[in-house]
Amino acid sequence: MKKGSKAAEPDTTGIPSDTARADARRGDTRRKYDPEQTKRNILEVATQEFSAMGLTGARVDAIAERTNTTKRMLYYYFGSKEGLYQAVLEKVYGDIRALEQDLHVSELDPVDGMQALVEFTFDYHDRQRDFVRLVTIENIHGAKYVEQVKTFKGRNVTVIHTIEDLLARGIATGQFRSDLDPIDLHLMISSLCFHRVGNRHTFGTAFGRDPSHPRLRARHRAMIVDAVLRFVRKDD
Amino acid sequence: MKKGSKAAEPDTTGIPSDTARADARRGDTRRKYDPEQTKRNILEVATQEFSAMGLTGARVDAIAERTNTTKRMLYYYFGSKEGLYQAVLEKVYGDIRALEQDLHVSELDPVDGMQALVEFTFDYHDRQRDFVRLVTIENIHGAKYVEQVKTFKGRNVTVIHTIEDLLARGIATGQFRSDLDPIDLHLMISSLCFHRVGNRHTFGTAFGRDPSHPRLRARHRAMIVDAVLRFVRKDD
Amino acid sequence: MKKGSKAAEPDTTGIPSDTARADARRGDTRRKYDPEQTKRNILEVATQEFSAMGLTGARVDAIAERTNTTKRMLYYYFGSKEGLYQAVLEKVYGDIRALEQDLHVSELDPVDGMQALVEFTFDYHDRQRDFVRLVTIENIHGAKYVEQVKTFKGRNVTVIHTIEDLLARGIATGQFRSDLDPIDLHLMISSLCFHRVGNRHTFGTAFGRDPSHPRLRARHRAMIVDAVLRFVRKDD
Amino acid sequence: MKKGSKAAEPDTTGIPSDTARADARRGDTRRKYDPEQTKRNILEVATQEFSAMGLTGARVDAIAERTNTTKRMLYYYFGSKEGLYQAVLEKVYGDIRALEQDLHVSELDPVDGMQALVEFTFDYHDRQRDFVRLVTIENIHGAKYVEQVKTFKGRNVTVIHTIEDLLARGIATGQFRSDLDPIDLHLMISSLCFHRVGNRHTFGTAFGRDPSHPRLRARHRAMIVDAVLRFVRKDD
DNA sequence: TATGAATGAGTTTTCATTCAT
DNA sequence: AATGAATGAAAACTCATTCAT
Repeated sequence: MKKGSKAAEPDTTGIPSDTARADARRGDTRRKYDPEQTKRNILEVATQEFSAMGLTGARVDAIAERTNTTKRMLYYYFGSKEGLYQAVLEKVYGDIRALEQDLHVSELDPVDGMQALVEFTFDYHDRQRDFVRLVTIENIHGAKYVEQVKTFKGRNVTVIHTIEDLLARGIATGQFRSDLDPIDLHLMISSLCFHRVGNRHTFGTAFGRDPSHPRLRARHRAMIVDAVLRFVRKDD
Repeated sequence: MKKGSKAAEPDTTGIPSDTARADARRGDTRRKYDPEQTKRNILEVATQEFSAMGLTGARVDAIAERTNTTKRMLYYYFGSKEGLYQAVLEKVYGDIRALEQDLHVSELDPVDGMQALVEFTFDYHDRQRDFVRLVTIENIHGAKYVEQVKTFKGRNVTVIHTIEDLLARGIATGQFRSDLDPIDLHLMISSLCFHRVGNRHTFGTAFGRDPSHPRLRARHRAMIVDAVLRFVRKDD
Repeated sequence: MKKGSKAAEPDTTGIPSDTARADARRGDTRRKYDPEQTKRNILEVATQEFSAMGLTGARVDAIAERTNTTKRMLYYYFGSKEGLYQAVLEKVYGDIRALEQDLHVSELDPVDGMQALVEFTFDYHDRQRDFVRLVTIENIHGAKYVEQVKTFKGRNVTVIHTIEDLLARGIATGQFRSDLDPIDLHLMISSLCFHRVGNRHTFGTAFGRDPSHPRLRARHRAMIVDAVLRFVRKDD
Repeated sequence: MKKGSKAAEPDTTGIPSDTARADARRGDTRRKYDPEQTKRNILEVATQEFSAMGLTGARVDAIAERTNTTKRMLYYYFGSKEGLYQAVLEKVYGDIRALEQDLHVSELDPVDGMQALVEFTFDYHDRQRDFVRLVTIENIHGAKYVEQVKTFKGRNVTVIHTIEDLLARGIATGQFRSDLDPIDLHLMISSLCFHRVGNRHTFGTAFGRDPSHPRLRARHRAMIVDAVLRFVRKDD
C-alpha cells in the first residue's frame, strides 16, 4: 500500500524517473499521456492488491484509487477484473522463469549445480512473496487463469531440463542416485521453498516463530540444501 | 453464542445426548428442532463452500441453500460470515490435531515412529483437501482469523512434542543426528506433504502431471518418507 | 443498561426484595412463576430501552436479553413491540400526573403556589429523564401511541385546573395579571423545564455546557421560577 | 467524499459554475450528469425522511425512491445511511445560524434588538419543523452525530455573541438587569420557541389544542416576547 | 486518451414475530 | 407459564462495470 502510494508521487523526490527522462529528451517537461507507463503503473498496483487480497478479495476500486489513473483506464487496457488478474499472472510468472535461465548450472559440477539450483529457488521464493501468494491464489481457483496464460506451460519445461541435466551428469559421475524422477525432484524442492513462505502466517501463529524472519532464513536455506543433497546423493 | 459453540462439542464424546437418545427411541434421524444437527449441517456445508471459494469468494446464500435450514439460522448460530468461517477453521484444525494424538508413535522405534508420523501427515493432507485449502486461504488473510481461534495455539504444541520425543529417542539410540530443531523438522515434513496438495493445480497445468493422481500418490509418499529419513539419520 | 443488569440479579445483594419476602411469607424460598413480577421486570427494562433508543431504535432482542425472562414472554404479555411501547407510555405518564395531585398548591398563597408548581415541574423533568425522552419520542411519531392510551387525556386536565385555580386566586388578590390563558401558561412552564433536559445533548455539544450539570441545575431552577413569576405578576 | 462535499458548496456563492452556464445556454434545467443537483436532491429528500421517521426509522430505500437517482448514488456521495444523516444535520444547522447573522440586531436599540431576536427565533422554529425534529432526533442519539459535524460548534458561538452584545448595551443604557448569563438566556429563548413546535403532538392530544395552529401562533409569539422582555428588564 | 458520475444486480445482515417442546 | 429454536421479509450495503462528457 505504501509502495503503491509512493509510486504515485515520484515527482516529489526530485529524482527524474525513466519516463520523465524520456520526456525531457523529447523536450516536454511532463508528458500528459503515456499509455505504457499507465499500463505499467496499473499492473504494479494490481499485483500488490491481488497478491494481498486474492482474486475475489481484491477490489477494482481499491486498485484504481492507488493508481495514477482512473478506473475507466483499467477497463480500457485490461477489459475486466479477470483480464487484469491474468495480466498480473503473466507478468509474475514471466519473471521467475526468465531468471532461472540465467543460472547456468550446466557449467557447474552436479553437486554444486544442484546446490545452486536449490539456493536460487529458495532465494526467489523468499524474496518474491507476491509470486508465492499469486500461485497460492491461483490454486484456490483451480489454476484456471494461468491455464489461459499462453506462455505458461512452455516456460516450466526449462526447470525440468535443468534438473534432468544435473541428474544425468550426477549419475554419470556416480555422485547421484539413478532412481529419481526430475519432476518429482522439482516438486520436492518447490515444496521446501514454497511452504515456508506461503504458509508463514499460520505457521507463525501456530508456533510463535515466523519462518520468514532473517535469522531463520539462513538456517532454513542450509537445511533445505542439506535435505535435497542427502536425498539425491548416491549411498555408498 | 458461547453456549452455542460449547453445546456443539459434546458429540465428540461419543455419549449420546438426551435428545439423541429420544430420537433413537422414535427412530427418526431428522428432527425439526435439533440445534446440534442444524449447526453441524451448516458447518459441513460451510466447510465445503469456504474451502472451495475462499472467504471472500464464498456466498452466504450459497451455503444456506445447500443447508437444511435458512440463511437466518446461519446468523443465529454463527453471528456473521466471518464467524462461520472461524467456526469452520476451528473444527478443521481441531480434527487433524486430535488424530495426531491417536498415533502413539512414542511406542514405536524412533525410525519407525518417524516414518509413521510422516506417513500420517502425508495421508492426512492427501485426503483432507479442505483442510489444506483452508490453511492456504487463511494465509492469504494473514492468518488473522485463526489467530482468534482460542484453541488453536495450544493444539499445535502436541506435534512438536511428538517430534521432540522421537528425536530424543533417536539420538539416544544413535540412529538420529543431534543437530536438528523439532519445529524446523515439522516445517519440513509439512512442506513436503502440503505443497503437492495445495498447489497441485498449478503444478498439474505446468507439468501435465497431477500430483494427486493415485499412481503418483504412492511414489510421493515413499519419496517423502525416504527424504525425511535420510535427513534425520546420523551419518556413519 | 447497568441499572438493567443489576435489576436482573438482585439475589446477589443478600437483601431480600419485596417479592422475595412475599415468597418467604408463603413458605417457598424461590417462586418459579410470578407473572406480575415478570411483567414489571419487562416493563422496567423496556422503559430504559425505548427511552434510550426510541421506538424504532429499540430492539426486542435487546429488551429480552436484559430481562429475567425470554422474548416469548414479552409477546405473551404485551402482544407486540408496539404494545409493549404503549404499556411503557401508560406507566410513565401515570406517574407524573399522580404526583402532581400530591402537590396541594391550593392550600398555598398564589405566588408561593405558582413557585411550588414551577419547582415541582422543574424537579420532575430534571429527574425523570426517561419520561422526557419518551415524550420526545412520542412526538416524533406524531403522538399516535399516547392517543391510544385511554387514561391519557383525563390526567392532563388536572394540571390545568391547578393553574386555573392559582391564576384565579392571584387575580383576586391583585397579585397576578388577568390576561393569561392557563393552557398557554402551562405550555410556557413545560417549555422551560422540558427543553433543558430533552435537548441537553445538542445544547451541551453546542455550547460546551451540560444543562443537566448539578451546578447549573440550581441556577436554572431559580431562573425559571423568576421568569414565570415576572411573567404572571401584575405590573404596578 | 471530501472533494464531493466541498464541491457541494459553491452554489452558495451565487457564481454559476461552468456547467451551469453551459446548461443555461442550452436552456435545459435537468441534465443527466449534474453531481451538485444530484446531491442536493438526495439531501432534500433525506431531510424530509429523517425528520419524519428518525434515524433508525428512516429507510434508505424510501429516500432513494423519492429521489431522481438510485440508492447506489446515495452511497456514492454519502457513504452510508449515517453519513447521509450527518450531511442533513450539517445542512440544517448551517441554515439557521446563517440566517441569524443576517439579523443585524446590533444596529437596533437593546429592547428592540432583543425583541427582534426572540421573534426571529420564534419564526424560525415555527417554520422549520424539520430542523426542530432533527434536533429532537439528535438528542435521542445523545448528539453523537452532530458532534462529528466539524462546523457545528463554531456556528453556535455567534448567537451567544449577539446576546452578549444586546445584554451589554442594555445594561449600559440601564434597560436590562446585569445579572444574566447569555447562554442561560439563549437556553430560555430556545426553550420557549422549541417546545411548542417539537412537542406539539403530545400537547395537542393532551389539551385538545394544537399549539402550531395559526391563531395560537400570534398569541404565543407575543407571549414569549413579553416573557423574555419582562425577564431581562431591569426592575425599577 | 482520459475522467468522474452513474448503475443494477447481488450480498450481507437485521428484525419482529412464531413454532415446537 | 415458560423456553430456545426457527423464520421470512426487509433492510443496509457492495461491487464490477458502463455512460456521458
